[in-house]
Amino acid sequence: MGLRLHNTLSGQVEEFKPLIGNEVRIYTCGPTVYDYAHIGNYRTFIFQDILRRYLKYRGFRVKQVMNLTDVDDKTIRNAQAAGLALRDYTQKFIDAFIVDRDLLNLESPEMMVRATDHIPDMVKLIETLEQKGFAYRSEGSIYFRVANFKDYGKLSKINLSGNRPGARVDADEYEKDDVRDFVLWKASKPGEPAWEAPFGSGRPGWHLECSAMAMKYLGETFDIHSGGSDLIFPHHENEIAQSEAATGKPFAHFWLHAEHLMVNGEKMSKSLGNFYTLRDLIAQGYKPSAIRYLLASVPFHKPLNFTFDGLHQAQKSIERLRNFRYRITTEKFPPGANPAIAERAAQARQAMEEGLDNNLNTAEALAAVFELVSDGNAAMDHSEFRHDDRACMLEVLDRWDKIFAVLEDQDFAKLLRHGFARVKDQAETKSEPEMLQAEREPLPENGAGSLEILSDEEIERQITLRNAARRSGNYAESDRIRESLLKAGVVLEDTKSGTRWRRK
RNA sequence: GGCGCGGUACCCAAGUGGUAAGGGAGAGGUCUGCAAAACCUUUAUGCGACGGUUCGAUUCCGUCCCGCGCCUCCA
Repeated sequence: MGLRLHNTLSGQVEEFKPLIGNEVRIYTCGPTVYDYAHIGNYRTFIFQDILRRYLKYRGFRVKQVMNLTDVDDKTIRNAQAAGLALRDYTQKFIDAFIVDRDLLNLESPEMMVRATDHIPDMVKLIETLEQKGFAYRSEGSIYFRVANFKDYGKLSKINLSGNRPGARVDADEYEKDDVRDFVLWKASKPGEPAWEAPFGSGRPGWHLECSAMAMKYLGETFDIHSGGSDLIFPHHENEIAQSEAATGKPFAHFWLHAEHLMVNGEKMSKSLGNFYTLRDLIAQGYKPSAIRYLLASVPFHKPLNFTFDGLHQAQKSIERLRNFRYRITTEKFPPGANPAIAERAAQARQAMEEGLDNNLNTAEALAAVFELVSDGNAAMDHSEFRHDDRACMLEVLDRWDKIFAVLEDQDFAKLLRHGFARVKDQAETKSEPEMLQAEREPLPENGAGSLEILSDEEIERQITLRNAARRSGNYAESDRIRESLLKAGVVLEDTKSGTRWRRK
């Protein structure tokens, strides 16, 4: 069996096949760039990353388009508050988004497109909808007439016919013929950004950009559309209505939705104020790879409760995997090969692929690799491991990491590169109060330098000093050095082949 | 109220009509100058509750309870 995915449209897990040849065309809803994205947002983006990585792993060519919503009420409001032009304001958060993506090892989609770069495409779409009788004008704005689209509600299974008692209603309701109708084009308001169009100046409605850009780059019908589950209604429902009304063809074949990241049993969101940005967690000393691991470890169709305990657990889990890989690459083994090891590795690979085939069940894929780690370590401890067995083990780890992308410790290099950390050349011992003080300092907006890490050279120097102390039997001094390095985030391990160090 | 996602050990979390993966944490042991890493042993007669089907259910069916999300901007 091949890859199976849960399709919101059918409510079922379905066998996935591209519509045309070997290419998978994916449209993924990206962020609204009015502020830094929070890690709940990144849960969805990590899910999308795992999806594209696994499709590639399975031999498909992937064309992924991600939108950047750079015009809406919030971007306009915040840009005005900041005294910046809309485009300059949103650019800052687009830049931050790209840095965050790099820190989280998110592959770049083939295209990232801004809504405001596609106004003419949206205008054209509105004109088509008007011609086909799906749109009407009201007080300078244009609305989509839901009553004329018979399939409305097929994605969300929501029946909005008529007014429902108690339902909260849009502030613009009085302008609409029907509460279900949604805006395609908003009449310009004084002081707000506006674009000229044949039907008057204004700005596009939220849903329109996705329909226009998806169809422009992926065609009228494409393979996969995805986003967070909160987008099912109304966003994706309205995209379907607009697009299919305009073309008369199915829009996306598969609709994939990630469940939310929770905090204390509630959805993480800006409006509840219970959110953490990636930068918040980095400032507290957490590694992007641990965050990626945590957010990837629970299958996307289940809610995931975020806790710091969970983050610690993720960090420890990664260390176990990295230690295993380190051991296998550095330890000396007797020549030859043990056929049982190759067989075991093949088994693990199969289990991992079966897990991911099963609606991207990352937990299963994780279990597969951890079982291999246990068996591999045991084989090494029991002297059953041979030199030539390394290759097949490493191959499985590499394959696994093509999807999970956490084995390589790139955290510090990336934090340095993006200015979140700076190198410290002296292992000075700070007093406890000073350290606490340092931790409380908020990260500067650009993230510059609130984290300090020891240089490799300084670490090596300390290790040399410590080993001299050990040789002379001065274990008090030796332990003191080890302890001080640990406080600086560096773990020392004395092995047969010498002292190994790694950053915690 | 409608639609949807969940309820599995101390925490996180898979899974199956045939008797509970994996990670973290804890306990004991091996190794180590001591650690760390790793290994060995150990931690759910139990999978929200109650009925039903079945030789057998955590897994299927029914009813119910609980948490959360969407129905309004939202990943």
